[in-house]
Amino acid sequence: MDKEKYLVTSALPYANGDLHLGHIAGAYLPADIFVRYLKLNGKDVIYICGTDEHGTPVSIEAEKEGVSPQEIAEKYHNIIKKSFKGLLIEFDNFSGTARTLHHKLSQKFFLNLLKNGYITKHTNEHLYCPNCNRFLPDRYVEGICPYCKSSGARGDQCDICGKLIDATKLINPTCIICGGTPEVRETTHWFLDLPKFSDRLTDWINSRKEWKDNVKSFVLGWIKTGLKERPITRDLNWGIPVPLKEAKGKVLYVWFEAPIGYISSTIEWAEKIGQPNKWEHYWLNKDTKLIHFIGKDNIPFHSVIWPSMLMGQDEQYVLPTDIPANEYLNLEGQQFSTSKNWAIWISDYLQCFQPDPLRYTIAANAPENKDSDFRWRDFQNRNNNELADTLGNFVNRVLRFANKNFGEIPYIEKLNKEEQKIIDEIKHYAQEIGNLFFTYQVRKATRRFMDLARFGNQFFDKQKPWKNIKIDRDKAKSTIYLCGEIIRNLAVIMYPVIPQSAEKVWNMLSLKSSLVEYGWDNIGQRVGHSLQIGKIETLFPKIDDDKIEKQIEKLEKQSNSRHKKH
RNA sequence: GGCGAUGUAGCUCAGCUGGUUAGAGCAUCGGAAUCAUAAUCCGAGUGUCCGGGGUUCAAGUCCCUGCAUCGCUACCA
Repeated sequence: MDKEKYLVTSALPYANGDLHLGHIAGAYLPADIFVRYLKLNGKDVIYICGTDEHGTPVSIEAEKEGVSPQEIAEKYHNIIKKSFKGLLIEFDNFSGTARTLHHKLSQKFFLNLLKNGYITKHTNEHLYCPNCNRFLPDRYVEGICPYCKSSGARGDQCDICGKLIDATKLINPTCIICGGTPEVRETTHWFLDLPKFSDRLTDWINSRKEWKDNVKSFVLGWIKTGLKERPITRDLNWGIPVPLKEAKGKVLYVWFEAPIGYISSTIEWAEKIGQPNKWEHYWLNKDTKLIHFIGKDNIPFHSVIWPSMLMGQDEQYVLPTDIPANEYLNLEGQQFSTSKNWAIWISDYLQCFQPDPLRYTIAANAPENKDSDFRWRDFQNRNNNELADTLGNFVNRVLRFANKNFGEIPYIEKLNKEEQKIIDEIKHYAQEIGNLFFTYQVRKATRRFMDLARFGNQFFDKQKPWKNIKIDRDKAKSTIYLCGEIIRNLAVIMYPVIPQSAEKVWNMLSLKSSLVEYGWDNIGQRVGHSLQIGKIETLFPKIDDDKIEKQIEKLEKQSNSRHKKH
């Protein structure tokens, strides 16, 4: 029988800017940790993503810079890819929605839905800017609020009175892009007939036992209040053409085609590894665990619209098994904002720091059940007090002591009861932490492996090997052996969260197999021989106040100037 | 307006189906230790669990209400 298959995705980042910490905390780091854990367990798992490259913002950005949308998409695709690489977020495939393969598949999705009676056609009024030569998305229009008469209201909502607005009702509308005056024009669009899926969706969601309560209740509420038909096409030239003769100049709306990118990226992966049909083993297999990591803003799309799209196909696609939606990470108490440039950009971060301290800080305080806060001071504290002082120093003190007194980490064949307890304790930690990883409880898992490092320090202190080395060498020897075992196993346990440091530890112990090959199941197995100690390097250099203050200043400065970096 | 979330030690956060003296890490104070990235370990204190009602033998935990902060409200993606 085939191994259980896992197909893990993270929301496709939009290709009009770099990523910031908020993105990472919501959809990418938790997924990467989950995938790394599964891979340690030898599971059949692939991790799929790519950039979302179509739509108005990319097309406007291109005009601004005087290049083609394709070039903008490629530019940010590469920037984003680099950021992921720098943070050690490793996909099995990272594609892009502007690729031919994706276009074809998306068109097929559309045609299937149409053929199966899930798509309707309506003509409505929209604002059109004759100067820009394009229909304007609601948020690209500004004017006077028809309700409270204040100026500066956007086409979707008035920030002053908070009322939702029909863009065509705005008084004195202006185009945000060129400042011109838009006019009302009729246009025809195709709609996904969501109400037709209501019952199937409700049944399906009710059967999803593993979903988080907040996700489930939110979605059921959404369906209960009544689904509406939803437009899935746009008047735009940058996108996937609607595959109908009568739809000239119209493209599929990005939110319709973007999730299809999960599939096209998987197909691309299959082709790359020379097994072009292998994607079907995942997508057309009802036993596949399909897991979408997303931010909370994305819940309706992944739990209602996307499953509907899948249900409406001819093929029997697997439906999402779980949708671990995370809340938001705030920055120094305020919400991340691209437009206000209140953000820490990954490429900026990577110029100053290693990936692991960030991964650790975010993981230890991940916005799993509610919004959480990233603060530079907290980052510094976590690096200095926890990673460096507790974990790093434990590794360091043990290896140096071992090196000096034994020239290696010794091995002890026979353990007494007390000593065996240490090994058992390691196993207990691994079991608990493994369960936490498997159920996406990253923050608890992270805190618990730090507890294991504390446990190591406590054991070391209690045993006092620096004293015993003079009066009871065997006792010191067994202490160091056991501390070595804690370190060796801790490396495996912490690998999903801080892979770079885990590998460093692994290498310092001169182990033959790779860490990932060794795997989770072997945790608590005794090493069986002494270990040579490689070059002892500092795992986590301290981050001094200066460096942190600079970051805080920089944040204030960039947000005051309000210039978007990218 | 509608829907929802949150409000617990100086800070960041845990507290499941109500039940012993309300927890962790950091910060603070005291002590021990000196193998180690002046790192570690032990001990201590601290809280009208947002306010006000109510249910109950018993509420941080349930109900009502008020206040505060925040998010979503489906053509930004």
